[in-house]
Amino acid sequence: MPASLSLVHDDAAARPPFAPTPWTRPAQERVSADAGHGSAGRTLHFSPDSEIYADGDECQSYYRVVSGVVRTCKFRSDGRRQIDAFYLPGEAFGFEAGARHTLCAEAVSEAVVVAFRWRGQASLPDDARAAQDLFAEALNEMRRAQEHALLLGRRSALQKVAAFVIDIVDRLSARQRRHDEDGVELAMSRQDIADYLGLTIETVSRTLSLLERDEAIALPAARRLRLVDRAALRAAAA
Amino acid sequence: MPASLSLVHDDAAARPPFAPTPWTRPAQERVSADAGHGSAGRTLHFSPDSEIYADGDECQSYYRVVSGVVRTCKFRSDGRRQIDAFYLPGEAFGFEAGARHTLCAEAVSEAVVVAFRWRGQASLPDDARAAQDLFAEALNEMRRAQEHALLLGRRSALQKVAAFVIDIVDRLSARQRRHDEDGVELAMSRQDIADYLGLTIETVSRTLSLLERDEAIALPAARRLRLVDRAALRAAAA
DNA sequence: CGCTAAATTGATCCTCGTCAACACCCGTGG
DNA sequence: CCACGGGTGTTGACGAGGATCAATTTAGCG
Repeated sequence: MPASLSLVHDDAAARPPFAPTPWTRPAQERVSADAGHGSAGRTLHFSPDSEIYADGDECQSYYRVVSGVVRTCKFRSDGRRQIDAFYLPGEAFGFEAGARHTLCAEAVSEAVVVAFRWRGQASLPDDARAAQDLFAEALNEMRRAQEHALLLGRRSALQKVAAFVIDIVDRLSARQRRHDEDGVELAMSRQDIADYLGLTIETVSRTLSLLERDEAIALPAARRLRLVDRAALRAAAA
Repeated sequence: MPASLSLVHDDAAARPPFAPTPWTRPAQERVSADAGHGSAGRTLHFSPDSEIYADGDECQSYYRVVSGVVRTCKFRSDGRRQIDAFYLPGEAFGFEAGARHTLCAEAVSEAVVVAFRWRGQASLPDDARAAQDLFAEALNEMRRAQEHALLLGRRSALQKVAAFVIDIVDRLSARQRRHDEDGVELAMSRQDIADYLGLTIETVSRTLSLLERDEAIALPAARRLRLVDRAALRAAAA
């Protein structure tokens, strides 16, 4: 098959214009793709804040993160952003119940993802094994979304942040070399965290500082996080 | 096959004791089941507030609501409850990514549901058609949970309540006779709504009163709701 | 009818959002 | 080497929105 196609979405420039937002829209995506390895999927590279697909785009693939971090989010008419999920290496995203995406996906950091052809519409692959995997991923996504909803409902800023810290550190440290000493590297900004938790950057920052004062965590650098007292954190997450 | 089995969960009495909560635990479930029609699934009857399955129970089935309303929820250690979803006639629930339920399901009103044998663990039925349907339902659930999370993140009480009203009225009026005159019948209490939206009953009540004063809705009775000005509601939901 | 739970309404408090100032980190260029 | 500048993060002061506490009113049901 031909190698250097303009893959996945070259219509990114033709977005419906959004209401005036405080958000500087991310730089255009750079999809320098190689041909991928046969039936396995195509490898795509994205620079920070570039768009993988947009809200409203037709579903053409689902994706798996190879390296870096990806976020899915929604932009609201008042210019606010809400982040639905962060995806770390090994995790899959891009499923939809319908034919079009209902969220947009962006690279948080420099990211490499593999795209697997999938036409959406709840279609299952013919291959039984692949169908099985896709179903498992969808159920996983479902659970993740449910837990996120429960996290956002009636919980204090402290509980939200503590729960987020536990979750992200566990998921990151499973993959990351060099933790325990300086902790893990957070790819996302305070704004990303705030938009994920339904808080403001100020509250996120304050709460992280509070957790550091209480010696539940350490912040060797703004985006480096070490878990000091897991029990205290769990208590804070209630 | 034998008709009057004690179906689906007769171990309901042997729950792990919960921390002292302001919640009067619901009356024990009444699973007066008939045999169901062959391979289609078993029909189960539940009285208001009775438990369909508990958080932690092994997955044995997924379910479809025939009549009445079902809620899935989580009880927190401080005695607070969070509702993940309401299920109306025609809607399916009870999927899990693992072998055990991570939420509990309860009847909101008198309810009839059909249980379909399913062992959880992301297993797909052999039958291709059934597998297809199950996958579609799972993706649907995923979308619902995502939308719920977005609803709970950084939105005002007014926006939450207005969005809830639109959603529930649309879903109910599709199925319910006798609307437009008195509006639709809400099966859920203010507490249910509050626990779904991450608000208090007082705020829900106040906000509904406000919407009524603004003539966006009418409340002929506490649990009867008529949509008067959809445009105003949509504007309130932002 | 009278009892009880559910819903509404009011008064007060507190968390978190908002606005603002400042510190920090890194580039670039003098 | 330091000056500058912009983006990012931190911290403080203040106010608004919703939680909490409390008192009625209404509805449901024996």
